[in-house]
Amino acid sequence: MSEVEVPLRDQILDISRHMLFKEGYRSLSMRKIAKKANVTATSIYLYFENKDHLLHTLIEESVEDLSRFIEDQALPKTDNIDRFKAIIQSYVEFGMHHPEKYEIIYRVRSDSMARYPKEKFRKARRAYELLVQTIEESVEQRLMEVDDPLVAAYSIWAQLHGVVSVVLNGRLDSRINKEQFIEESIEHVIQGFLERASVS
Amino acid sequence: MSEVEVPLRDQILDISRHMLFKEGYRSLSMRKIAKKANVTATSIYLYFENKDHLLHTLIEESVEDLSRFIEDQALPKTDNIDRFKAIIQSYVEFGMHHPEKYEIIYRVRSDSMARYPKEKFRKARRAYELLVQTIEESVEQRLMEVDDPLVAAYSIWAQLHGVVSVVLNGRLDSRINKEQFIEESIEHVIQGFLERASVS
DNA sequence: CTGATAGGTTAACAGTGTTAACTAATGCAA
DNA sequence: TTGCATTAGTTAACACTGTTAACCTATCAG
Repeated sequence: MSEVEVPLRDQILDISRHMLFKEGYRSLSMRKIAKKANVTATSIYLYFENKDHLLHTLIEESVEDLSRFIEDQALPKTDNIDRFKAIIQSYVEFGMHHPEKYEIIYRVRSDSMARYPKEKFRKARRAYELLVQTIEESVEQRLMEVDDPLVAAYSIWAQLHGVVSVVLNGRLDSRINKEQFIEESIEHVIQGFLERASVS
Repeated sequence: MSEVEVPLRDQILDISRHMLFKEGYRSLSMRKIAKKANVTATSIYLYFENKDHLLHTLIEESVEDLSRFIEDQALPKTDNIDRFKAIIQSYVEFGMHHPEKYEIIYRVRSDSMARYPKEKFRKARRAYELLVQTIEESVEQRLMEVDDPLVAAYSIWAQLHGVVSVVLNGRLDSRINKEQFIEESIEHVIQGFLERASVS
């Protein structure tokens, strides 16, 4: 029937990712996924412990993509402030360019979060650690003033998430231009952490 | 059986609000709500069109509470910068002190959002309009520098939501102190919008 | 006394996640 | 070549879900 014989496990992930973004979390069911893969629902359990584990696999995938994307954009920058800006910029950019992956991370998570082992997220936190380190160095160079780089980094993460999710969820005021909103939000978030002297 | 004969509709709302916060959205079912109210599931449909409408009623309730809370804190302030800070402070405070209501607004919404008529949210946007107005006046007084008050207000909303939700969802890094995170986040958000001169 | 209405009920449908038990095919060892 | 174990799937069932249609029953107005 199939030509290249793509493994069922991968098929399930692809179908789920696609259905999740197209039809939303609520209408995602094991039976529907199975039907699209020309298989019975129970077959999914051969590859995933349950529905949550299937979703968690998708989440980890996306978190890894997000981390890598940010690293690719930020690591080339040698100047700390440039890198700081690049991290922020690329976080938002990822959300805008890969909404299906971003949504999997944050929207699905809030639902299947309860059963999700927190430690698992630590592993794919490279982008966060990079931000912490960048802030630390910037503070040493007196380019930034923050009480605690760890806190500052997490605060930025949270603020950016708020900005991105408001856009992706279509909750933006209809009078507001999306691009303008993003651009100005990024600017203000950055400005909230920089010394006046370093603002370009 | 009951003493004061509280109306079933109100009972359903109370039970739902409570269950929603205690056990999460996923395990909230019409039958469970009904059982707690000593009634059959179908009775709920006498007062609410369906599960979504029941949730939407809860959402509107909470949005109204949030708006009123912010107004109560901010309107007494006559100085625009004080009012600006009060709005931001009280938004976060509401989230921290009434997590069950805050979560209803933002967590439940993303799930039953699809069927939620957008216009309905306009009606309870008083707090947002207040923020816009406060920013406008602050800009006129040269206390703030923003390109567009409408955009700035929405950006602040989004940033604050990110901050609050990260805490409520228990996603905060375990090494980070909650109060410190909130306090510093508020400071940075404010700092992102104020002229250097006006920072206390 | 009749009839409508308010405020419920029961039974059922179609769909959900998940489990236990089964089957069919493949590959390997004797 | 026979026999066994493993792999990859199946079917049937359980206990749940939201929702609908049809029914009941107490209350109250005319």
